[in-house]
Amino acid sequence: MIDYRDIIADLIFSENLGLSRDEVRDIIEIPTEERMGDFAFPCFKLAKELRKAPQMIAADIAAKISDCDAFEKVEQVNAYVNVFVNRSHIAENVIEEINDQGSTYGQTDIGAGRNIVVDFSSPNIAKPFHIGHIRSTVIGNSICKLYKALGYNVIGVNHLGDYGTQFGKMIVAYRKWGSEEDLVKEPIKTLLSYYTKFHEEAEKDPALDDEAREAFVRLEAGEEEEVKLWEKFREYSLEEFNKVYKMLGITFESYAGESFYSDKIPAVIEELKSKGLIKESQGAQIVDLEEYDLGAAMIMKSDGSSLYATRDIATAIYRKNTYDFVKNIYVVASQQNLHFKQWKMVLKLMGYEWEKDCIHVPFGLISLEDGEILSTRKGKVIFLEDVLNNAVKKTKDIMLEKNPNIPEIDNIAHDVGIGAVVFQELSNNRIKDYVFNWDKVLNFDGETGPYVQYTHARASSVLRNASPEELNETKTGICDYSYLTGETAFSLIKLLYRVPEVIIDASDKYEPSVLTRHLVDIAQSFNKFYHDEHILVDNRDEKIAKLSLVMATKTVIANCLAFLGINAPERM
RNA sequence: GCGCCGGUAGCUCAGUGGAUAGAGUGUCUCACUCCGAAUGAGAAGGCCGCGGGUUCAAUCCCCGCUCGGCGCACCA
Repeated sequence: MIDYRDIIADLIFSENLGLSRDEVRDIIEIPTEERMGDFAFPCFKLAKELRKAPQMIAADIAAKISDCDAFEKVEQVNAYVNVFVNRSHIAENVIEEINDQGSTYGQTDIGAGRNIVVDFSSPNIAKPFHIGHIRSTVIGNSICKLYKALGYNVIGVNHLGDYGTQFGKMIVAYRKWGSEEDLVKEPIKTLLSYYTKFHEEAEKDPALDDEAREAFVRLEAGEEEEVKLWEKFREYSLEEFNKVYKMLGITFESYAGESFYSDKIPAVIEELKSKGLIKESQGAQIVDLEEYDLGAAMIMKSDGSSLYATRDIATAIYRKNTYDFVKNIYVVASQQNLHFKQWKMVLKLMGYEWEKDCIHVPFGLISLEDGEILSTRKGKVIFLEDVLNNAVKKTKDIMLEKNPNIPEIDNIAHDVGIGAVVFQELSNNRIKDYVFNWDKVLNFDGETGPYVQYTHARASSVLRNASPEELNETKTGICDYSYLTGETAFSLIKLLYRVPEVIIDASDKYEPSVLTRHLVDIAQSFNKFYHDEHILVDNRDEKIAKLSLVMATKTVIANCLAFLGINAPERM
């Protein structure tokens, strides 16, 4: 793909103004308004270097670089050099490249041959898959897709929460109040009711907590009865989780959860001891991180059982040995910021320099409208499956109203309904907290997934209205791109042009919303183009040129939605 | 108390050390005999939390304060 920044940077650099070529390239910006050009080079920094008025430098540069056939014109406005690209030139380069590459447009191979581990979703066994899990699941999935687009070999890991004191609680509750019959009928809801009941009872009778801890110690020691119950909980839960993953179209390369690492913990504790990092405190084993202002990392409880931190250390070492990752990414709530800081510091103290490649990708909290926090303990949950099903149902209702005779209506309603929920989740910066709201999650107007999908379906529809010969002609790339130099076509082409850099930016920041936002811009721009200019005109050359842009837009929208984990139906 | 994160239009949120801070939504208008109105156009709406500082230039960087969220040893 042609790179206008490179062209401009090379030209300015060749003037020997005392900045490196990369420095020059970094200064190049996209102006806030189109009338100020497509790229701009502010000369304030040079003014300092050259001890000369920035306006004069800008005028100088503008005069010297204007003679390039990629540019329409280059002008100086105050301290800025404003570059206007040649509209036919960019149209030809961008559209031909997209229509040539098709479904691979946006992908690169900069990560080829390197492994990245992404730890995401990771629900707790025996607990419902609720709305709180959507963030890690959907953000993590998109991060996987983005890094795959960059050519990395991505290992998506569902680090199931299938171990810990909570299972002691489940075991105790099941023994006291459980029934096999209920469990078979409605596994998760039944398990949840035990869990809730346990916490109610434990309020009155703290001895239950001791009993639970004891049950977990027995589980960890491999006692048959406890292990059998635990296996039962795990199996039923996974079945239920897989229903949701199937709806979302999400798969994992590994399901190695916390229990997978239980036999690797003693070695970690030995290692910590031999490296002199561990010490006893109030009966428990800790790594003292006071000197780094990180408190103490608890490694082993006073009853000898392991903790989250210990298992995460074992996990990281195992992943490094198994996958030799260049990045080991954890998509986990921001509530665990301190835990991850402690964990990284312990790895560092253990002498693992690859600790720097371990990255916590945090996200904000979802709360409920009454101000409450989602709480499995209190039974305050919104099931993710219910949210998805409601979105699909609402989509189908809308379709029956607008487009009742559409074939495969259920499949499309599924893609659009699920897409709406996923798109919204990926719309805002992940660090922000938000309040769950049914009206909002089921709103399909404005900057939403259905809006982008609608735009794709609309582009598809236009292409269906063209003849096969015409579509073939757009693929030859031989057409008169001067028909695509109007304001709206040009704006759209510039947005399509920037997609590869947006994908890299989103990946670098572990922030799918960067791409989501850009996709909305593309959809808005296309819809403006659609309204402003008639596409299927009588003039054949003009029609072919416009169809080639419609085709390119459709391809880009479909590709970008795929990086977000969303399907792009041809009709809706 | 200490630490981390957030505060931008009525609401939900983008945004960048630089040129007049942008969308969506809501309100009020307008546009379907015309390629899909889940659309487009227009109006209205802003001490970018407050106070200092750095800088040629700060909504953005630094310090203090304030409001909100989260975290701070036997949960994960």
